[in-house]
Amino acid sequence: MSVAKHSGVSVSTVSRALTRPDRVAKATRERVLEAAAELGYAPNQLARSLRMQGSRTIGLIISDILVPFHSEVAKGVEDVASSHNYTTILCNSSEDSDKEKQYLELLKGFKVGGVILEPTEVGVASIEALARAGTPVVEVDRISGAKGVRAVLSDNLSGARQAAKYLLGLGHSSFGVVAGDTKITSGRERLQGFQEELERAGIKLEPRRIVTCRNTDESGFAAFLEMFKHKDRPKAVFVCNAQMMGGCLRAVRQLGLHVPGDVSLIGFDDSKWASVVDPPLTVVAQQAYELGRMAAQMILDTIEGKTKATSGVTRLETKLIERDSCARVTKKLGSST
Amino acid sequence: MSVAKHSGVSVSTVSRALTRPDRVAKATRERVLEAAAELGYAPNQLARSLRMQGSRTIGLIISDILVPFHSEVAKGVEDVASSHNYTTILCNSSEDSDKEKQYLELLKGFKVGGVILEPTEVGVASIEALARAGTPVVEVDRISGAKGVRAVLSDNLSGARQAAKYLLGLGHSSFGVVAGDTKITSGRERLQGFQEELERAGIKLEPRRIVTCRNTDESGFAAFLEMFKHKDRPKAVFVCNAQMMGGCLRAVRQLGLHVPGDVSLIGFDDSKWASVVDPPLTVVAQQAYELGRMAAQMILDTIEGKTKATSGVTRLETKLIERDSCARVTKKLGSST
DNA sequence: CACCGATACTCAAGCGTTCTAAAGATCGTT
DNA sequence: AACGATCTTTAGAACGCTTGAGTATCGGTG
Repeated sequence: MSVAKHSGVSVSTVSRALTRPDRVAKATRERVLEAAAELGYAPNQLARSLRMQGSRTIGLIISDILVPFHSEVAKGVEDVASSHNYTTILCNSSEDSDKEKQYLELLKGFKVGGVILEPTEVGVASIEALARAGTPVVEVDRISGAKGVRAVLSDNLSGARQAAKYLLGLGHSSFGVVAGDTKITSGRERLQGFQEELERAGIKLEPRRIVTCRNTDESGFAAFLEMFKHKDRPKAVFVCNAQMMGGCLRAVRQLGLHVPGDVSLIGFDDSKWASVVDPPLTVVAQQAYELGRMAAQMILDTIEGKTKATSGVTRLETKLIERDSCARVTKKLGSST
Repeated sequence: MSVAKHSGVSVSTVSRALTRPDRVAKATRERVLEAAAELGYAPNQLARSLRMQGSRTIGLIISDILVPFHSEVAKGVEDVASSHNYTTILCNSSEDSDKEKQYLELLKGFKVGGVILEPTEVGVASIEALARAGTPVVEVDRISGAKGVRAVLSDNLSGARQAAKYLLGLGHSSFGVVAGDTKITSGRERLQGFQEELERAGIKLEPRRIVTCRNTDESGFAAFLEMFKHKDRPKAVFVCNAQMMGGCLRAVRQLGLHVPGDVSLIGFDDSKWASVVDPPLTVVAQQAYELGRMAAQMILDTIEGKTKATSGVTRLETKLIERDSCARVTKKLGSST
């Protein structure tokens, strides 16, 4: 506005000088640019987006930004978005489907070009509504079951199988699993994969050897204690995410147990700390950053019309990182459970 | 729009029915609401904000979302923002002042109600410009030196002193510090506080006992190795943040050293993992979440006119959490350095 | 000299809201 | 029945930008 006055041209010319420099005479362009710089002018994105019917932003709803896995996903999204000159509006649903719904509404109002989210299962309706309204949506890390949206997540099933195979290979026969929240697909799949592989080896996991709980450090702590209060303790336990692993480690310590001497531990999710705790943890690692990157790439591709928004899920493979938290069990026949 | 037609009233009435329900007749209101629900209508926030000259959003620029400390700050901000029905636009500067400047520009264009950032020192000009343009700005965790902006951060000086006092109290006399990035105020202050307290006890830190480096796990690893390649090794080292601590722990392990037997370690920044590594780490804890909360509260208060945007810095106190990574040194006279 | 085609710029409409001023309803009073 | 007073609704402008259509300027050409 004032830039127009200041440089003695019309608003339209200012606009063009800024967005399509080649369509304006060099002299004028320079005058405008100079005036803009001098006044510290930044174009009003709201007006711009309103006019343009879209805003070069993508919405991202993360289930819990405090968990390194999720912030890594967020970083992946943010990186590719910003490299395409897109801005990411990050929202934190705290695993609460009401907040999720609310944010979905809000992002819709902001006319974001697409949304990436770690969905709750309860939110299906809102998610589908958004997708039906034409906004590209991709889910990360889990699947809500909503129709018409794509998803990119870890191959949890095979990851959990890897864990089971590894333990089996070490000669283990007595297992437990701290499963976390099985209302979330990722948790459910991990438990399922682990069980399946065990069953294939003829081992059936008893119910009390499976503890489901919230995906937190504290819950992991409690879950481990719960499982270990019985006399017949498992010799190897599969812990389905990194937060709970933290809690389990504390529980182990509190019980005065030794890893892997008394109990072998295998985790899901690597972290900087996993190699530095005592003992360094053997884990099934996910490609968190890559998950975010791919999701963002999908969104951008469909915004730019390169891809049709098919629905379908992409699974990224996991990798077992062997460290020192699992012991080889030597002969000693007679397995329990 | 279509809601208006669908319910047979004018747009103005729809608007009022939605924003000031009491100023519209009950029958009409219900008709409008119903139509809105039926059409899955979400008000266009862009148009709304354009008209209203502001957007009930606050911008947040985090220096590195992957670091738990920072994501905790972000969570703090997001929580209070969303509890006031504000949306947070989160940007990740990756400690890059160009990206920071770019995001600042963008947030300005979005007419955010305020911005919270972890500034780089290089960005002062842009930050001041924004503040001068009337946007409330508060810095977290560090200070850029920009005029007219407030800041809320840890009392690094006194925190570092606590660490020094504690070590001194255990009888230590041979120190090292992995200082991290001293181009950032927080790093500088921690180093300074530690040194000051030591000097007060008559101990001068030799230059080779102070290693500055980037604030990463890898740099911490390298820094520790660097410091320990000399024959006269310190018996106690102060590690200025949690990422570097991870690296140091790995270095310790690689050198085959034992903590705290061979060397005592004290960190800055607590983390879930600190109590679970071997040995549990003694650290100076910061109130990360609270930092974010306060910053957001300040912004909201000044937006809502409760506070004038004075400039000034708020320091939150740190707390020493004693665990088992620092040994008491028994008599044995003859200190080095 | 009139005409044409470039080239450089301005006009004005419109994006979807909110809000003020004013018009229309409704109702009680006289 | 007429008149305010009160409540409800509407028309229309404005927010700051983009963009297609229109105007001015100029050099070249028939």
